[in-house]
Formats: sequence, structure tokens, C-alpha cells
Amino acid sequence: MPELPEVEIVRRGLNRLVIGKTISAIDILWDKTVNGSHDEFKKRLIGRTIARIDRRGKYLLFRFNDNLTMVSHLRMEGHYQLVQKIDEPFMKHTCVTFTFTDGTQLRYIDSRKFGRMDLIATDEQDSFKGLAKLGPEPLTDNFDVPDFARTLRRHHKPIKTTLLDQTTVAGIGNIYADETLWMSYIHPLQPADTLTDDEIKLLHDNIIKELKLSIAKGGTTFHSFIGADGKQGEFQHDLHVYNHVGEPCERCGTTIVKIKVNQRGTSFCPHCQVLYKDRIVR
DNA sequence: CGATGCCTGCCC
DNA sequence: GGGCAGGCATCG
Repeated sequence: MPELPEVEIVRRGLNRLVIGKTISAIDILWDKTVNGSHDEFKKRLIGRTIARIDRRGKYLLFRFNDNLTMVSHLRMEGHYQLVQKIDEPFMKHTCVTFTFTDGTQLRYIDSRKFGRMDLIATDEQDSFKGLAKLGPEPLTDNFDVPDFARTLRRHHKPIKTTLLDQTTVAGIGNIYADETLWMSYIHPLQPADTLTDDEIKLLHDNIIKELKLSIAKGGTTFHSFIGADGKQGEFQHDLHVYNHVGEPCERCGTTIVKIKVNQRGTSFCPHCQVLYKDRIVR
């Protein structure tokens, strides 16, 4: 399901819905969702109050007092639902429930069961696997053109692959990689270390622009993505190449095609996004 | 590095 | 029935 904009929408929804709630019980219905000892997980969380929810890349970070953070990654299909009473019917594939002292319940639902939760010490967040190697947050000042250029020059592999690598920039996934490359007139197979300065600047600016716009529209909803408040996103109507295979490019009318790049479906316009095979490696 | 595994649902 | 799906960790 979710890339940075969708996770950010979930974070904002949860911040409206569950801040200040105290956990009274936890049920783990799918074992693998929670990494590490389940007893420890429950023992350390029950009785705690949610202080706030942060985000780093595609990771949600539930903050508790006393240096405690629950890391939640939704992977492809994970989402949260807050119900007002614990006896409300369960959605299929409910994996974990957090019951609160006020009688409401937060449920984690994940049809493909890829999502994972971990409990970590907040002050050790930067050494936690997954979080440790994340690149800059694209919507902060940490994401600047010179650093981005330096990173791209280290990668002699397709720019699409490099964008999906979370050490390059945190939070870009398959949709926003394809979309920002289309916006920037860059072929997905163009080696990252052959981009021109102009292309790097354009791509950098388009990443920021596109992620911000998507957040403003509530994210992209295809099938499963809904915010914790049950609202769907609207950004799917603004996509140009993703999910538009076989349709005319809105800039030039050429048919959008699909290829595989590192086993990921990759959509682009073969006219607007030209591959320069002989371009000099920088 | 690239390939594979994790899962279920949906579309052809 | 086969192939594919918004992602990542782990394997060889």
C-alpha cells in the first residue's frame, strides 16, 4: 500500500485519534507481525500512554514515555482502524489489536501479512535495522541537491533502482519513483551516475513537489489504502504513468509502456523519457 | 550485487 | 491457473 505520502496521512490520522490513550490489553492474532518476544512486547506496552506518532521514511514511530518507541512498518497492505467498541466485527486479516482504557480499540489489519512491529529504545532509533540506513527525509532541509548529486554519482545502476533504495532518499516507492521520473523526462533505466546536473536538480525538485502534492490530496488509494479515519486518498487521479499503461502520455500522446526493473513493474513514456545509452559516466 | 521469500487477493 | 501487486529482509 503505502509510500511516504500515505504513511504520512496515516500518521496524521493516528495523531488525531489515539494520542493520550492508554493501552490496557494487546492481542496478537498473527504471530509474525510482532518481532521479538510477544510477552515482552505486551508487558512493556500495557499501561503506557501514546504520547505521539512520528514518521521516518515509510516507518511509523509510536512514542511512549520512558524512552520507548513502537516501530510499525505497513509494507504493502497494512493499515490501522480505530473502533469505538471492542465487540465491533473484526475485519478479515486483523493481525494485532490494542485495547485502550477508554474502551476503544486500535486494530492493525494486513491482508498480505508483510507488515512488522518492533519495540525499541527511542534513543537507539538510529541504530535500529531499517531505520539505521535510511537516507534523508525528502520534505526536510536534509534533502539537498549537492548531497543528492553525490549519492547518485556513487550508483552505477538504473536511476529507478537507485530511487527505490531507501538509503538514497527515504520514503519513495514504486509509484512515486515512476511518477517523478516521468515528470523529469528521465528514463528509468538511465544509470544514476550518468544524470546531468540539470536532471538531478529537476528530479530533486519534482520529488519534493510530488510528495507534497500527494499528501495534500490525502495520498494514493488503489484498493486497500485508507487513513486510520477511514478516508481514502485522491492522488490516484493525478498520476501520469503509474496505472496508465496502454494509455496516451498526456504530454506527447505516445502510449505508456511497462517494463521490469529489478522485478518491479515500471511504467514510462518511451518518447518523453529517452535512454541515453552512451552517456559518459560521471 | 540480483534473486527469493514472505502472504493474500484480484484480474486476465 | 498464472501472474501480478504500493516493500523489505535475507539469501546465495
